[in-house]
Amino acid sequence: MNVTGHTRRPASIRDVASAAGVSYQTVSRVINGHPSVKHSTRERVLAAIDELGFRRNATALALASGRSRAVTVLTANTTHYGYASILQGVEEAARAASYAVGIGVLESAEEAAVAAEVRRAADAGGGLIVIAYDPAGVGALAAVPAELPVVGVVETPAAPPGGDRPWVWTDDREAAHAVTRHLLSLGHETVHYVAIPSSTRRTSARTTGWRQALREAGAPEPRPLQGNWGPAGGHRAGRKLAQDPSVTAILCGNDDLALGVLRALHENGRSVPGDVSVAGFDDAPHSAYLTPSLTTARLDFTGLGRAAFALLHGVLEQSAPIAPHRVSVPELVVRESSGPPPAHV
Amino acid sequence: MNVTGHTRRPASIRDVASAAGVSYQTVSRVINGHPSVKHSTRERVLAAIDELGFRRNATALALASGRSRAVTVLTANTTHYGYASILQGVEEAARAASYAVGIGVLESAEEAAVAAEVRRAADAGGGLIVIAYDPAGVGALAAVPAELPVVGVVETPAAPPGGDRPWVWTDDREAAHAVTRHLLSLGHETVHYVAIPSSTRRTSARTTGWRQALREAGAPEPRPLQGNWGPAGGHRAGRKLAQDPSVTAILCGNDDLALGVLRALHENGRSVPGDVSVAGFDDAPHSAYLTPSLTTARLDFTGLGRAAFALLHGVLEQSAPIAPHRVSVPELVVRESSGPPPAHV
DNA sequence: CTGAAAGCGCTTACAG
DNA sequence: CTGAAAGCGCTTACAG
Repeated sequence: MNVTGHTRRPASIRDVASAAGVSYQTVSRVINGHPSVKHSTRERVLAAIDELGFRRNATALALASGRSRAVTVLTANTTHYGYASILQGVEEAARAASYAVGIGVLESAEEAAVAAEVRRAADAGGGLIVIAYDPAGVGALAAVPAELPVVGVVETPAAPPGGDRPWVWTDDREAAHAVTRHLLSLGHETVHYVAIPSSTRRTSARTTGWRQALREAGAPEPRPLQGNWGPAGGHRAGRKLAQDPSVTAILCGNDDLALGVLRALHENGRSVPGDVSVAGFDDAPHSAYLTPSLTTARLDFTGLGRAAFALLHGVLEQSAPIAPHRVSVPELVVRESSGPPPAHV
Repeated sequence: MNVTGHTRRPASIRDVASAAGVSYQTVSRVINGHPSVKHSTRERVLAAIDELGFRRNATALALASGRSRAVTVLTANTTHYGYASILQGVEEAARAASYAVGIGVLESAEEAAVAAEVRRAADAGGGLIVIAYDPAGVGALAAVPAELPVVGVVETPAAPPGGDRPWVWTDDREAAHAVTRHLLSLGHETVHYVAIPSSTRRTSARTTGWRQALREAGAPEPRPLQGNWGPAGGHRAGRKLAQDPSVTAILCGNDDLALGVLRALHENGRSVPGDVSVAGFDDAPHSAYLTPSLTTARLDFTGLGRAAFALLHGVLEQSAPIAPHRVSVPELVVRESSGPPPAHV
């Protein structure tokens, strides 16, 4: 708001300049913290900025400087707990750094659709963070042109990620391994697995960690069941598993799947953990309040989002290159849904 | 990608112009669908665009035209089901209209912090959608300068919203009324209420609908309990209610609160719905899979988000002014958690 | 320490 | 139907 009460057009650096009695380049120097400005003129410019309520036009800044203090998160989903939490972490870190954050949703994994979304995200300017936990995300990460700054949030890579692009991950392979070991240590002969959709045609990191734990224990390796993302998928898989009396322990690719499995077991008269132990993945907010409360692996998704932004920020501000890295080690959370197998098995 | 394989600088309209042998204004006309361009030159320009992989620079477009095909969603939260779903709805509609979508999180309801976030959102250019379900959101909506295009996603307004700004809402007052009536019709003497934080100092629309139903039935009006947003708040409130044997029906401000209440009742040995009926609000994805599955009011949050964008789009494109309106009527979903009161009460 | 010029990639009148 | 000019609000060298 200026003195005359006119709020039509926001104040520009020229308005500030004339109010302060300097040229607009000097205003530019002040707002950019350039050192070579006389103290007294700086004070006058600052006063004018304050009086006119001047805010530097981000669009003009982006066009003139070629940099844009913006990040776009590309994701297949915004409502699932893990995805939403990563987005939250990115937003927190971006806000702290005065970056704008945009989102783009990959509604389909179809190549042309993914490419179109990547182009849209690129049009926004700034950097990209791609959540590559599913085929659409993996496709998007691959479709990002080489010259664009991008950070991938990925599953635990099978091998140390090569390439030149920064990636972050939590060690969900290790987490799956730990939860499976927990269940085996309770005395279960083996652990069945209801999988989330894998990010590629190959098996996911969670599946790998689960299988590895079984092998180390010399336990039989049942075929993983495909479960989708939500409780409905878990419910379908759970119905099948509930039919099989030899099933005494089930690991689920996420807590939503586990919820569906719990429900299916209940409907089929199998008690948890009396007859069957169930464990999930993620430690979603509701998991501690279910009955029975859910044993799970807690993943630090917001920390992952913050780390992804930090990495991207480093790339954009041309600081020292930062290597891909594991952000955190998941934590096993043992609750009511896991226990020893029934005696009669 | 251009023919020579140089991908350094993206093609500009000048590059396209020289490739097509026309002036860059003609290119501008073609990409803006201006009618007065000879068919043959349009074809040549289009071919050049295709060949050079030209994409119009959104930043330059915004600066030159003063319009920016962008919307920023301002919200206190991105992970709760309702909020995340509204965001999803906005994104869907925005994507369909080729708008970029940004998000800004209101981490605090403190006035200066809210004002700063609103300024940041305004800096992004384009329009604003403010989710005003809580004090931070309500404060943000109020802090948006008059000249900025904005749509509020609000609770059911007490009176037909005056003012000049478009608002959308689902009728959660009516929904609370319906769920309360449902519980009373089962024979409960009254219905207790665990509230979500109200958007203002006054009571929320949900509280109002609940109270109205009790009055119409001549039922006693217990004091609402404050529950926060998540299951932890519901759990605290539920522990108190579980102590009171006269409590036979509990309505919760959302499904997460209901989850915490269910857990507290279980821990205190009160069965649902045998001893106590519980109902929620929202129909979150997990609610159908809880044991007992949750009676609730289904709200169309993604539809709300889409409607908010449609309204904003209308404002930005200067079409006919669109009045604030109710987007949809919530639907009562009766599941296992509600039933008649125990006979002995 | 400060000012005048050119330019970022577009659009919007203004000519012809 | 098409081209030349001015300008959106800044930054980035270039002068002095």
